[in-house]
Order: sequence, then C-alpha cells, then structure tokens
Amino acid sequence: MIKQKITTVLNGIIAEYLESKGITESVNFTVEVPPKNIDADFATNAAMLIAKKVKTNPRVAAQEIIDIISKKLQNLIEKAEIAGSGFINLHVKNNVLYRELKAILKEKNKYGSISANNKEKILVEFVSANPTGPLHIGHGRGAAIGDSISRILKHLGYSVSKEYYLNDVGNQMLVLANSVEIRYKQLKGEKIEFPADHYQGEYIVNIAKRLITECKSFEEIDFRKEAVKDILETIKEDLKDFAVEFDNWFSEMRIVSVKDKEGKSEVDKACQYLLKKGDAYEKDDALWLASTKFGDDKDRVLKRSDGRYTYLASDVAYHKNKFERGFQKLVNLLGADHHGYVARLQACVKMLGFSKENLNIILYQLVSLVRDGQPVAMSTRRGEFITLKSIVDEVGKDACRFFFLLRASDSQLEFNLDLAKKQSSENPVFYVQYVNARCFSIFKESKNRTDLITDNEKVNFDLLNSKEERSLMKKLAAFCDTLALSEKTMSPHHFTVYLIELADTYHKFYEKCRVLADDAALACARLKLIEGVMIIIQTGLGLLGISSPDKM
RNA sequence: GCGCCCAUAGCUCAAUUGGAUAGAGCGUUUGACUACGAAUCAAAAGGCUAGAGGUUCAACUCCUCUUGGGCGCGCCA
Repeated sequence: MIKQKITTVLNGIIAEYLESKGITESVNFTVEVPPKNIDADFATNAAMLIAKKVKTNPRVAAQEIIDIISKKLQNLIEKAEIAGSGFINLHVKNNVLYRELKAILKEKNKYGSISANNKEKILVEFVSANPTGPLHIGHGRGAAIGDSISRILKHLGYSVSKEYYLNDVGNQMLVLANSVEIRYKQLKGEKIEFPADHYQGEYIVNIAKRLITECKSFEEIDFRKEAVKDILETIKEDLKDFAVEFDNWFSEMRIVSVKDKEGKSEVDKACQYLLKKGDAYEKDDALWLASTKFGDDKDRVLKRSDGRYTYLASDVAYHKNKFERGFQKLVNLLGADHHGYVARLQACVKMLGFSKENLNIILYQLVSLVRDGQPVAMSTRRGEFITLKSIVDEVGKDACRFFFLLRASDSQLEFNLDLAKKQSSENPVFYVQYVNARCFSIFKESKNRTDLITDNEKVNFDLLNSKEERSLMKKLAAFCDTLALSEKTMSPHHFTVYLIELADTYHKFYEKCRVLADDAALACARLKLIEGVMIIIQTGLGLLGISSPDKM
C-alpha cells in the first residue's frame, strides 16, 4: 500500500505546484520502483511531464517539487533527489515500512483487501467445455487463469461469481448420444462399425458398460442424458482435484427449452428483442444478427432456415441473462482458437445496451507439452488429447497450477513436464513454497527460547534497518501493487512472478540475517518480519489456488 | 485472400502498460554447510529486444511496412 500512499500525497503536492504556476490541467504522473541499480525506494516521472506542459527544464521543475516535498513530507520521505533526465527519487522513512509490516500482521490474509461496499458484481465465466469428454490440458489453463482471476477480484472486495456454461444442446450432443449407443450395441454383440467422426475415447465405452450392468431395457435408456451425467461427474471431479469450484453451472438447455406461460424460451425472447430493436433481420428464411453494425466483419445467423437456433442465439440470450441477474461486469475466458468469436460477442453486448467495458474477454493461447525434451503430439480428432487429470496426477495440483499461471495468457505456453515434476530447486513452485517451510521451521525453533516476546506493541521494529530487511519489507508491501496490476491487466501471472521475486528477496535476507539472533530484541523484531513473510506467501499462493505446506 | 495473436540470453519466459545500465529460471563455469532446512546463497559467461522506418525528453512497449511462426474465417459448437 506504500506506493498508493505516496501517489496520493504526491498528487496533492503536484496539484498545488501546478496551481502556483497557474496551470489548471492535471498531470498523469506515475510512481514506480526504480531499477535495482538505482539507490532509491521509489521514483516519479512527474517533473518530466510537467516540464513538457510548462516548457521548462525538467530538472528545474524537479528541484522545485523536491523543495516542497522536503518541507511537507518530513514524516514520510527521508530524502528526495533529482536523478537522470528529471526523475525524482524518493527514499522513504523506515517508519513507513514498519507501519506497513504492522498492517500486514494485523490484517493477516485480508491484507490488500479494499473494503469499499459499493463494488461491482462480477461474473467470471470459464472452462465451459462441452460435456462430450474429459477436460484436456488446454481447459486446465483456462481453469487456472479463470479461477485465480476470480480469487484476486474477490480479494479486492468485488462480489464475484464463478460460472460454467454447460453447452448441453446442439449437434455434438446427438453425436455423443449416438456414440454411446453404438458402443452399447457393439457390447451387446451387434456388428456395427464405429463412425470416424464420433467420439473415440475409451470413456464412451465405459459409459456403455455402465448402462449394460444396470440392465435397463434399450427403450428405457436416454443415451444423451446418461452420457452427460457421467461426463459431467468426471469434469467436476477433475476440477475439484485442481482446486477449482464453481458457484453456478448454467445449462444452455434452460435457455433453449424452458418456456414461459406464453410458450416462449429465453432465446425466443432475446431474438424478438433484437428484431424489435432492429439489430436482427430476416433474410433467406433465416434470422440474422446485424453484428456488422457493431464491428463484426459479417452478419451471423441466429435462427437457421429450418427453424433451429444456432449456438450464437443461445449465447445472446445467455449474456442477456447475465446482465439481468445484475452483473455489471462480465469476464469471459476463451481459448485463443475461438478468437473469431470475440467481435460477435462484443457486438451482442452493445446491442444489449452495454459498452465494451462491461465485457472483458481474456483469450489464452494454447498449451504445448514437452516430455523428455520432446514435444508431445496431441490431436483431438483422433482422441489423442492429454487430459488435465493425467497431468495433475503426474506433477501434482500445485505445480500444475503454478506452471499454467507463470506466463501471460496471450503468450503460448510450453509446459515442461520434466521440470514440473522435479521436486528440487529447479522447480519454481518449490522455490516459493520453501520460503514458508523455512519460516515455519524457524518459528518451531523459536519455541525453545524463553527470552522472546510476541506482543506487537512491545517489539522494537526500529531494529529492522539493514539493507536486506528494508528490501524484504518493501517487497511485502508490493503485494498491493501486484494486486492492482493483476486487476488492471486481468492477468494472474504477475503474482507468480511477484512470489518468485519475494522468495528471492527472502532467501537473500535469510543468508545475511540470522532470525534467532542472540540479541532477544532483534530476534523478536525479525520473527515479526518473517511472520509477515508467511502471511504474504500464504495469501499470495492462496490467490493462485496453491497450498503452502509447513514441511516439504 | 481476409482477420486475431506472437517474435526478447543457447532453451522457456518476465519487464510495474511509455521510463533510468532490458531481468528471472533452466543449461554452462566457479565458490559457500561445525548456528534458524544447501529444495539455499554468492559470482562468471550469455542481448543491435526478428528487420526497416516513424512518433516522443524517453520505445521491448505506440504507429506503418517487411520477414518468420501459431490460430481463426460454416445456416458447426
């Protein structure tokens, strides 16, 4: 929170400075952590931006601002100086760091939460894989990102609902039902060839086997229903093992099949609404969405000439439904192979009377697997996809999630199984978790000392003044910056990067500073510091859905 | 053909969204356990950020073009 505080107070000072110069516009300056070769805690580019407006030398403006800072922010800033082409470098007082550490100790896993009560309701929709087979590794990436984004937004105080859109209508359902039926008949001894365009996986055979052991008569069996039931169960289980739980499972069937008193479904009503608004029209016996009006490159069919709705029609109704449930902000995760769909969806949102900002679509790129240094071949068509479950079973939930969350979602991800499986230093998950284990171990050891106090009020934080201790305290406070950045970019990968950096800072501190020092007062202060480290590591890993074991 | 995404160290990727001398991990080389966990730390080597222009006090970041890769372009979902 330190950076935010400094930004706030600087805002006041800059405004005052501009006023004194007779400038009414505001300046959009930033406060940031300088590169590590620079000896300063924070830096701002304010003077350079002002100089441009006032047409003066940045260093002159910087000096004038520094004069105000050193007069007015004596309790916050130890030293302010000009650097480079006009940066103002700031050294904060140690007290600022101690106060922040105390805030962490007090707020514990709530640290960084913003308790504004008027936060938006956000709906995060992710995975939403068709219930035609087990989740594969690509779904896993979407699941990890969607789940972590949800946790981050929740931590920030938003009311977040995680939803899985169950695409249980349409052609693929017929194919699924038929696939099971054919396997069933084959098991009964009928000689039927299995079509190449049907679902090839072994799981289809297993569903058929179950149906046979249940001994129902052929006429009684609803193959579609039975298949979806089994597959959905598997999907839910796989997600649970991956620490992903949804608040709501929304069935497309509900949108298409459930009718009101007048015999109309939600899709009927949505299409009518669009037709009335002039955003849909009839042509060639079909109903079209005029999506080109809002940036799509062609209009799309909503209702086919044979009277059946398309997937898009359901989706319009579904998103209408989302807004009607009171969600102001929708977040959709989509595999990058569906990027062609984005323009259509954005057009829908505009037709429903909302703006681009109300729908945030996160595209995530594909995952490729590497084993023994070789790429693993995958083909959905031949049923050769790698399931999420097999990866979770092989490398563990924590490592799997960490690797999925390690990269920005719009860069392709290479998942190195050899590395993820290593229970050693090369594996970044363990590097971070090790911090928690080390801290825990120190606390255990500290129980043998009788001269230590734990009361926050009595501990002398002033003793935390070495370079390593200051770095660590600053890094802890940067937790809030990471939260803000993750929200702004809608990307949890900043947290994996942050946690690795925090772990790095901690391990360096550990080498230089013995926590259980002979001097009791110092030991107490350092114990408070590593208590803060544990809180941040546990909370941070928690936001990624990753555990923090005490022992490894 | 049209559209979206990507190109950064030998490999996999970051870079606080326009800031200072572009950073991590893996791999390579070297050193450190007789005090809290060596799953760690210290150090070395490795870069014309694909290429060419442009905007800016400042460009890996924004704009244009070129090259090379991934993906999409159905009255499928």
